[in-house]
Amino acid sequence: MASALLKNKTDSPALSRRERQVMDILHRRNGATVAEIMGDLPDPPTYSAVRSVLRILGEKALIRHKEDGPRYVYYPAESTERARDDVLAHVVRTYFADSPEQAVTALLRMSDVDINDAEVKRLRDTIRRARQSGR
Amino acid sequence: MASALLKNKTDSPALSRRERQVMDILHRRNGATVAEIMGDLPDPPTYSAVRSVLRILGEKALIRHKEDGPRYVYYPAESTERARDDVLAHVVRTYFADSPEQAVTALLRMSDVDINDAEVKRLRDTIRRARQSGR
DNA sequence: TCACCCGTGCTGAATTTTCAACAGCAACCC
DNA sequence: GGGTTGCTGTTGAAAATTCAGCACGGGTGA
Repeated sequence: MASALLKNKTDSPALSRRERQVMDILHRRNGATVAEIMGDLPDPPTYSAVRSVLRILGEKALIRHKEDGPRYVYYPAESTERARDDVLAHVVRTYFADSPEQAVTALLRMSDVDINDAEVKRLRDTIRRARQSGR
Repeated sequence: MASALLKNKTDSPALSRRERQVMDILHRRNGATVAEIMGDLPDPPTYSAVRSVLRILGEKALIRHKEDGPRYVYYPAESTERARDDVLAHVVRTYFADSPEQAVTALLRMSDVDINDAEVKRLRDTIRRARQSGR
């Protein structure tokens, strides 16, 4: 127990550069074919190269695929929701000194803040609810 | 102009696994010695291995170093503030369908939300100010 | 049916990344 | 002073990653 506090290392197998790029694409597109992945990849390698990375990701059980007619569509094995939590935790810890508030502020400042009063109110409610529900 | 919209690829040279790990450590600790980096690295390699990565990062002009007495302290070349924007943009784009609001909500829900009314007010002000100042 | 096209599975090699050993230099302690 | 310790700089090799070529199979249309 309490391993979450101690084991901040070796949590994830630490993906390689291409592996992470592919996972990102799968999350962003919410599933993609090899051709789509290849198209989104920075200076795209050949079809075979992409498939190699996919095979490795499959062996690591990080992706799965469905057959869509003749071709495969690949998806992250982990739900995007869970991945969100992981990546946000990492970003907050790494770039915002473990301060989610700072991260929120930066997000709002950064985005083209077309957020309106209703949105703000919704935020307040979200916060209220979260606080009341125990944590 | 408008290149930010088009060139979402090939923006960053795409660091290798170790390179990114080291950069993250430098941001999180706001500068670090080789020994500190080595200590924070998942299954830490030897001193020499760490220094190799640092040399490469130096050649890519991604870090700089100051002499602190006998040893070097390494820093990210880019300010953490700017890096924050980059990484947030990437995360929002990749995991939150370009919706900063969703990201904010996830952040608040995820964190042990001990944010108080004053903080909320400050958020509102931040938003107001941002909106008034043109963007 | 048969040729063709499209997509996958696999194998082996080139490139990149990661690493450890060695040499040099300055500071420190006995 | 002489030895030791701690750090950096560099080189070369091991390991991992990235990649391309080739073979197989299934579907499609002439």
